[in-house]
Amino acid sequence: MRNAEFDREKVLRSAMTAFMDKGYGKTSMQDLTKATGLHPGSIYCAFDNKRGLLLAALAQYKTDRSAEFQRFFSGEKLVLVELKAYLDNIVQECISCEAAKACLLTKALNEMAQQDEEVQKTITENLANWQQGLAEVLALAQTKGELSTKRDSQHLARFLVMGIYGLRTFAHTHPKGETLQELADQLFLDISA
Amino acid sequence: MRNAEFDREKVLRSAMTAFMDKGYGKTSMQDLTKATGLHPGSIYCAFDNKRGLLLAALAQYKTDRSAEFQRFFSGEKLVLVELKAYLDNIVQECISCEAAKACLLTKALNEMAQQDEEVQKTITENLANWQQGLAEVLALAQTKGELSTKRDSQHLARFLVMGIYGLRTFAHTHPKGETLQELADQLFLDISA
DNA sequence: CCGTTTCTTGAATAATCATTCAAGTATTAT
DNA sequence: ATAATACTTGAATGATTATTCAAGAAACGG
Repeated sequence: MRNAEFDREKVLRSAMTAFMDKGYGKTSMQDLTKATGLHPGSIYCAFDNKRGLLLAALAQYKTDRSAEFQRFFSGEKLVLVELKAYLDNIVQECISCEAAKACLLTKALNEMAQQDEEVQKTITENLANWQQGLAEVLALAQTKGELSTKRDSQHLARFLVMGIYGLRTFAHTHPKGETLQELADQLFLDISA
Repeated sequence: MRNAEFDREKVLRSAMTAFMDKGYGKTSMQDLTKATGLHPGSIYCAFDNKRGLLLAALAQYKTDRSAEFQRFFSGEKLVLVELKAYLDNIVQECISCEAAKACLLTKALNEMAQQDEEVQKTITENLANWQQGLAEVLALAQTKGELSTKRDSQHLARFLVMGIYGLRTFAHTHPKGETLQELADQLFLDISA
């Protein structure tokens, strides 16, 4: 008889950045009420509990990242050109001192590994989904003749994912962008050469 | 007039694994008393507080890892053979389901980024030190003629470090060893080729 | 316009946490 | 042996935490 007053997407996005800022454990309910503008009761009504809010935020993160992926790999340019732009964008993400220096998935994965099975499963599925997306992009590049077929696209995708994980961790110790860009360029070379 | 009754190294090593198990934030003082066998008062007497225990554990970790590094790069074999063994050992570390799936440095780095300046600084210095060690090893390989001098040893070391970071994160989602070994092999190839 | 349903509010609750401290115990120097 | 000195013990403390719930406010159906 009455609709919720808050914008679910906005709430989830602010929860996302709050979780990325401090990590799940150190983000207090008070932090979350401040970040989302929601009162404790509303959060518990809408998402069950803090953990439910994290799961909902992870789902929203997946949606947002998938949309971004589609934008980068629209098929308008050469696949390898699109991939280069995608990597450069990740470097920019790492450089910008915005709260969310890390990706929510890897941040939560590092924190929750072997502690919460359902969260771990959700994250692992999302990451596997992303990796598969990259594998398909690379396979497309191979059928288009942009990329050698000597190495399996799944293998290349795994190596790419590993490199991006590493790049994000590296960024924590090296705020300067130059080095990160150099590493991303090297990674791109090793994939495409 | 009386010496401490506990073995400092043993205490720090058990604290290390406790922190790696649950992360710093979720490791309670109760967990630490259980892990170390020390009572709260003793911990506070010896290390000031929980944070002090972490800093001491990080120092011990650095000592232990440096010793391990020296063991792997003793100069008895070809540098590249030693490097390969070093990487294979990391893969084994990731596979073994022991508590410490991650390295304490990267685990703490992910958790504490931009929250505790001194901890962050300590970790960053340790990681930089490790990277420098690898750079020197690679430079030695170059002077010995085992490795092309086309790429700068510092550059190669950064890429290697990035790869190892990524490998560790990747391990969280892929407990199976086969894939990890394949990735490590590829990383070795990209460095040495 | 009224009654019912649903959402919102925020103070109260209960648990957990890091930390302290005073009493107890062992060791050493004399 | 004894006093002085240090280390150990673990219950008490106070702060912080996630969570609940009863009262209040808003929206809709009739």
